[in-house]
Parts: sequence; C-alpha cells; structure tokens
Amino acid sequence: MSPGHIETPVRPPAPCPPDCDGFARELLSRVGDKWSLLIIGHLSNGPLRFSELRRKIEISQRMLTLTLRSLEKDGLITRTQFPTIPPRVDYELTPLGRTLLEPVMGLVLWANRHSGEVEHARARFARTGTQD
Amino acid sequence: MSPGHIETPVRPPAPCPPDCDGFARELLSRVGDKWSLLIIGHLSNGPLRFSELRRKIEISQRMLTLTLRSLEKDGLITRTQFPTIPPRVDYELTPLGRTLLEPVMGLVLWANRHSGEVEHARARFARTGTQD
DNA sequence: CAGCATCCCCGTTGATACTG
DNA sequence: CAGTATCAACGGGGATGCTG
Repeated sequence: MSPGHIETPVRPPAPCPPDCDGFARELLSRVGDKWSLLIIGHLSNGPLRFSELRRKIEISQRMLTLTLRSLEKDGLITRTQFPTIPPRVDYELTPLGRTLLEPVMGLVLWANRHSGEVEHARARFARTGTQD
Repeated sequence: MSPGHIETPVRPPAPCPPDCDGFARELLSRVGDKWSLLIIGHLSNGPLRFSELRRKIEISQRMLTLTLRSLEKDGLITRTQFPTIPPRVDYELTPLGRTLLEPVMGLVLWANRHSGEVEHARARFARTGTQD
C-alpha cells in the first residue's frame, strides 16, 4: 500500500503449490495407480509380450489390457502386433516413456532408502498416537 | 548355447522390476492418491494450519483429516496442537517428509515438461487408435 | 494368444450433521 | 476452529465366459 514499497511477490520460493494441481497430479495418479508403475518397470529392460507381462506380474488380463491401453494412449508405450498364428503383441517403452523412468526411479530409490523410517514411524504412531 | 559364448546376463541394467513391487509401489500410491501430494506441496513452504490447508485446497474436512492422519502416521508430517480457544493445529513437514520433496519434484517437473507431449499423444490416439 | 464384455464386490470419497 | 460419525454414491478391480 505505502508508496515506495515494492509489492513483495506473493509466493516467494514456492516450488510446488501451484504446480501440483493440474497435470502433475494426474501423472502421479497414473504411476501411483495399482499397475502402471509395475508395467513401466518391467518394460524398462526391453519389449515384452502380453503373456510375458502377465506371467511376471500378478495381474488379471483385464487390468493388464486396460492399463496397457491407457499407457499407450498417453504415448508412454507402443503396441506392436504381429500377424502370426497364434497372435503375438509386443509392448515397449517409447522414448517419452523412457524419460519418465528417471524421475520415477528417484521415487523408487527414496522408497527403498526410507522404508525403514516409515515403518518405524508407523509403529511409533501405533503405540503413542504421535511421533515426537 | 555354443561354447565360447558368454551367456548374456538376463537382466542387464534392471533398475526397477524387482524394486517396484513392494514398498515403492505403496509409496507411489501414497503420493499418487488424490490429496497427499497436494498437501505435501503446500506444506513445502512452511507449516500451515488446518483451516489454511482447507482454504488453499479444494478438499472436504473429512478427506483433509484422513489424509493428514496417514501422512502423520507415516512420519512425513507433524501435528502440533495449541491449547487455545479457539483451537489451533499446525501441520509441518518432518525432515523425512522434506527429503521426499526432492524426488516428488522430479516427477512434478517431468509432468510440467512433458504434459504437451502426452496431450498430443492422446489426441493422436483418439484419431488413429495408435501413435506411430 | 490376446483381449473384449458382463457381473459384482467393496474400498474410497463426498455430503451432511454433530461435538469439544 | 478442528475435528468425529454416519450414510450414500462412485468406481476400481477381480472372476468368468466368449471371440478373432
């Protein structure tokens, strides 16, 4: 209000608050859902067929199909169909999907690194109802 | 098969497949759920009270309470109650919670950086039913 | 083998009302 | 202000059966 004052920017460092609202949360939900991350992870070593994914992951065909479709739709994996009998379909990470691998791995590493602390916090919370 | 051949390792770099199964997926679900990430993000600038969070995020008291509880249970935030009238409760990221901020931001940045590509892929998929 | 269609369960979320 | 309690709606996800 006072003249000579520069209106201080309302949000100083603010790395996340506004950024988390839109597409970012949708993405987090995507990799955070029950199956996408598992599939992405298993495809990180190279293409796999439908039945191979099915064997490696404990998942129903239904959910495997649905999840593969939405990953394909988002341009994270490709679907390659071979006109053989019996039919064969390969799924593979796209370049875009591979760029996603790195930040995802960051979270996976965090999880592996800190799982003990979280479990410890849970146990303490169960006992005391708080953690400090 | 042929002698003199070194059996190529079945899983060369294998960053994820085994690691994604257990706690990592649980964590991804946690930050990937509808509210946790939003709350964590808004707390990244410092502590906030219940009502402040409620105002900043479009969320019901119920879900705010539930989500705060489970974040507290996991040792990611602390709950500080002031014995005043009217009552006041502050929520703040723990050191553990703050370490989570970095990998999470990696994903948020990815999302902001590539949202265009994903939307483009979706549009193309809607038109052609595939993306190459 | 790959995948769509149907039915159904149940966990998550939201709306509303009430308490310390 | 900061919750808790209760109820109803929604949607993810499993089981099963059928097709190209």
